[in-house]
Amino acid sequence: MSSMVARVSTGAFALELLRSHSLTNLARQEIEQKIMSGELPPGAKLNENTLAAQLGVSRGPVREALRALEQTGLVRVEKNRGVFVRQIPIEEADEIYELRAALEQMVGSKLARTITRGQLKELHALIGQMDQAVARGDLDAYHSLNLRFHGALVEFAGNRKLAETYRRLVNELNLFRKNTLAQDHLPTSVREHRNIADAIESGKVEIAGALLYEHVMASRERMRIAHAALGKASGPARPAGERSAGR
Amino acid sequence: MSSMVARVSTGAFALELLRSHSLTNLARQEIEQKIMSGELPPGAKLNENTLAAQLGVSRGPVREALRALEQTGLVRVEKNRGVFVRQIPIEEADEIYELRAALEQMVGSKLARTITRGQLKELHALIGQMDQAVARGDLDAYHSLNLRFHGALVEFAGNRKLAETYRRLVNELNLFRKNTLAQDHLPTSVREHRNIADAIESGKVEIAGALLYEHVMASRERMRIAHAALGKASGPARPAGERSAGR
DNA sequence: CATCTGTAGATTGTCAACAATATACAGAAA
DNA sequence: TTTCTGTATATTGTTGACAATCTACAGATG
Repeated sequence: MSSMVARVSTGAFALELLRSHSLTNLARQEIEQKIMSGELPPGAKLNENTLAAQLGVSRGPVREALRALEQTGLVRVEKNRGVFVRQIPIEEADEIYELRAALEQMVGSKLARTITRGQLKELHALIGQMDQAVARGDLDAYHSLNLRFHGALVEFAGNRKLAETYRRLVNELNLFRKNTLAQDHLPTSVREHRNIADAIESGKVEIAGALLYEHVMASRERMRIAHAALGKASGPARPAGERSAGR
Repeated sequence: MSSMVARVSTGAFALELLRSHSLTNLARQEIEQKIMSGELPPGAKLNENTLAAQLGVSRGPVREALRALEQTGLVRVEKNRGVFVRQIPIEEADEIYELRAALEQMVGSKLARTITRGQLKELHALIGQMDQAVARGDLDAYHSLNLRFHGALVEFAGNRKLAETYRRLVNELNLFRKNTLAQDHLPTSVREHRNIADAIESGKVEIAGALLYEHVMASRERMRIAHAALGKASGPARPAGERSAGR
């Protein structure tokens, strides 16, 4: 009996996989992963033949995937020239931060009204782990936890459209981060997270929203500073396969 | 001499056209237009062969365009079944309105600080036209002016990412509106627009943001009421080519 | 030497054919 | 009649080939 349940369950699972896993979707996920992991850095050219060969498919699905990724802001398509991983200019990163701040303000206000004990527990757990990561000086772990913290907030807000929009923006910011290697100032960031969680917990609608807004905008400020510092040091080295942006 | 300038100028124009106008882009624009105009109503099935024939191209570019449109939220792709114009359920429209309210709040606050006299003039001109449309009882004209008013606000805010996000959300809301045929209560809406413009003009940052937030949320309320009323009357008639949404 | 021109190779854009899947419908069985 | 089953048809998924365009580079020209 239990084996039958298992069989049915895996069968349904496999069916679900087949339902959405066209080669186009496979290619999209795979290419997105390559970009997010940094294997394909900003400015890199995406060769259709190479990608198709790597995935073991023809160019059709790859091209469809690339057109989809263009809409998500991860790549840029130049007719007859090719597809490139987008390089987010500082001005655009600025805009994205500002937009993201507005979204998180909404999230803070909403959560101050609706958050549950279980959700609060998750937030505090993440903050605790961040403390440890800071103590260890583990930047990567902190960055990952930071993403999870904000991601959890957005998720808890219970608005899927908001979550999807937020995800898209964060993806683009991630691209920018790879460009500049900018890093936050951690201890400050952790303290702000605690204040945010506290404001949400005590139901302070306006404060929670304002704190999240300010947190994101402060993060933008730190990004700007790090960017300016690195910009002077390394100069505008441009990856191969990239043409002048002047157009 | 002037004819040469003209020739060069039109030449550059034609070149610019050719640069972006791959058949894929052409197909995307054309299909999007068909959806927005209502020629392809929500729930309608998009046949690849038919579209390709109408546009005089092969299925390849059409498929790429459809994959792009999927990411913008205008269509839904079901593997091996086809592509359908999305039907936005009321719950999703709710979410979009809430998100849009947050964005417009940001717009209001920003504009209260940055708006120029010329921009204010444009806004007042639009409001004046709305008055006339209401006096004539011209619903279509009013709706169009309403879109332009909010579009102008968003544009004036000077954040391209915000503008792009906003455009996407409004497109989806437009899809929902076609579903329900819901209409705003005009006189109330006009008064709110005037209050918003005044708050922006007098530089009241918080008030302008709050008014725009409330305006959008009130608009959502009116939408809900109209939707509920129509829902009872007409029943859930489902367009042809559509399968049960239960999955 | 610098710049231009033309050609060879690589890459993208587009198409048409084939394979895999879903849909519609006729006929059988209860 | 209703329901099931099998088959014909239509539609989507995928591929490989060809055309159009761009890039790199060698040789010509000043």
